[in-house]
Amino acid sequence: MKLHVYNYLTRQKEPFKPLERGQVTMYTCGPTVYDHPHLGHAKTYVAMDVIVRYLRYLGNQVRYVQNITDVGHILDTGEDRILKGARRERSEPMEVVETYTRSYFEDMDALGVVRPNISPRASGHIPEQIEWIKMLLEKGYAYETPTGDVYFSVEQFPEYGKLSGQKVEEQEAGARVTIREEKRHPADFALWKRAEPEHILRWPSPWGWGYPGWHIECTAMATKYLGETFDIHGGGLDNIFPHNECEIAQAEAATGQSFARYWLLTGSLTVDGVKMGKSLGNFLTIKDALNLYTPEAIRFFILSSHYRSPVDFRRDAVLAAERGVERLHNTVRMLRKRMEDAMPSGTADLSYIAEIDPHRDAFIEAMNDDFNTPQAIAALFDLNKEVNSLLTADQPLGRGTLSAIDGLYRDLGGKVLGIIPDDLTQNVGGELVTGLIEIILDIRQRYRDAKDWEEADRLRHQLAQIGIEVDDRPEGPTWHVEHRGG
RNA sequence: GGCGACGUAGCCAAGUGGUAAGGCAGGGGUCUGCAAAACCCUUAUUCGCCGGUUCGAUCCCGGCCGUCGCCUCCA
Repeated sequence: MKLHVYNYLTRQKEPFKPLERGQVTMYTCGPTVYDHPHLGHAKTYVAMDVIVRYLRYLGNQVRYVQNITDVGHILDTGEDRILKGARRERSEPMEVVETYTRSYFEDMDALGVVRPNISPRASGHIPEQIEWIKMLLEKGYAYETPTGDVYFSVEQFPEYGKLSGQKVEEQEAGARVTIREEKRHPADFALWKRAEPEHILRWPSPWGWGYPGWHIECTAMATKYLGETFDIHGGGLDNIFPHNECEIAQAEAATGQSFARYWLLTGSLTVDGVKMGKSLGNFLTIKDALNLYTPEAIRFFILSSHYRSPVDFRRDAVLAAERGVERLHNTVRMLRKRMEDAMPSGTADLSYIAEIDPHRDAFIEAMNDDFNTPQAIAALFDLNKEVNSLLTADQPLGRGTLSAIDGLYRDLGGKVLGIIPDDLTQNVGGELVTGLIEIILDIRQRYRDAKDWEEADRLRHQLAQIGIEVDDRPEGPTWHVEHRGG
């Protein structure tokens, strides 16, 4: 089966065909940089990362754009998130933005999330956003209030709600929408807000000094870099309304063209069964999580449920994921060690290579079905079991076989899922530490040769206490650093 | 009140109209000086509950119960 994706726009799985064969244009809503990124970001962006990685694995050239929201994200109090952050930290708004943008990339890098091709900042695209607002005003989809704000008129765009299934009439019944006098309809949303001089984040516009609304930035930046119509719009399901809906309304009202063709949205993340929130005391930043678990464990944990499903971040579940990913690493470590002194390739290699091919097929089959990573991981474990048997069996293995298997791990576990690093050797602490450990293991080996098990075990325990696990293998001892949730 | 998702073994989690992948944990065994790793065997007559459609439903339809998300800032 060719790649099929679940499109939120049509609420069904569809064959994925980019506008241009072999070229995929993709946009994902990025973070508002007013604080350190949290686990919710990790879930969404790791999931999107694997989608991008897989599309590339299939041979597509993917242009992946993800914005940085550094202005315009207005709270219902009418306050800008960034300004609020600046007040909290008693710093400049752009200082806040800089700090947390760096923090964001730092965490994404640590999680192995491949950087977007373009990370456009909202504040760097004010003229573009003004152009969009002008266009919407000209076409009658927006109106200016006497107070100098500009709103999008949802009543002028009958398709408003087509993505989320929300209907503006029903919204009114909820009565939870803040009623603003100047709005014609309660669901109308801001395109431009007037700002007084004391508001630092403000720009001149045809409607006076002010700043753009939250939704217009995504419309402006996505279309600027990807075209009026592009292939994939990704993001978290929790932004489907109103944010994604507003993006569509703005774009399609102004251009008359369809905006994103496929909407791929990720399920939300909860912590211990409930939504994460600072007030609930279960707010976990990615930095917190990285102190407790390995990046691969976090990725594996996220990818062990389907991207559209919600995921509950629980300690025991993440630890189980850590054990699982360690199992894969053990095999790959053994495999790579074995490669070092393997025999040259021979004809016997061919039969083994044929044996592992079905695992790649199973993996691709799973991923082609709307990026079914849990099933793809299962395929990886099936492979793993077979490889373990092969490695522990008492038979010579040629370099051809071993490197073919290693190539499979590098492709599927490395390039696509990002849970098996290309380099699993532990060069923590550099050559000095590595050298010291080798010396200690050498000493221990002498005790072992002398059958002084007590001393040998004592050294092993002492090393274990500082996180260095020593495994005695028939071919000699190996060691690696344990990173178990602390 | 509106929109939506989910409920599968102790835990996490795929899945199919014809009686259930994978991982973690547990039990038994092999290997090993021991440990670890690895391998073999084993752990759901059953997929929230009640009806319906069907020769047959965990998967389709209806109802109920429960959990969660969005509608207000969130990825």
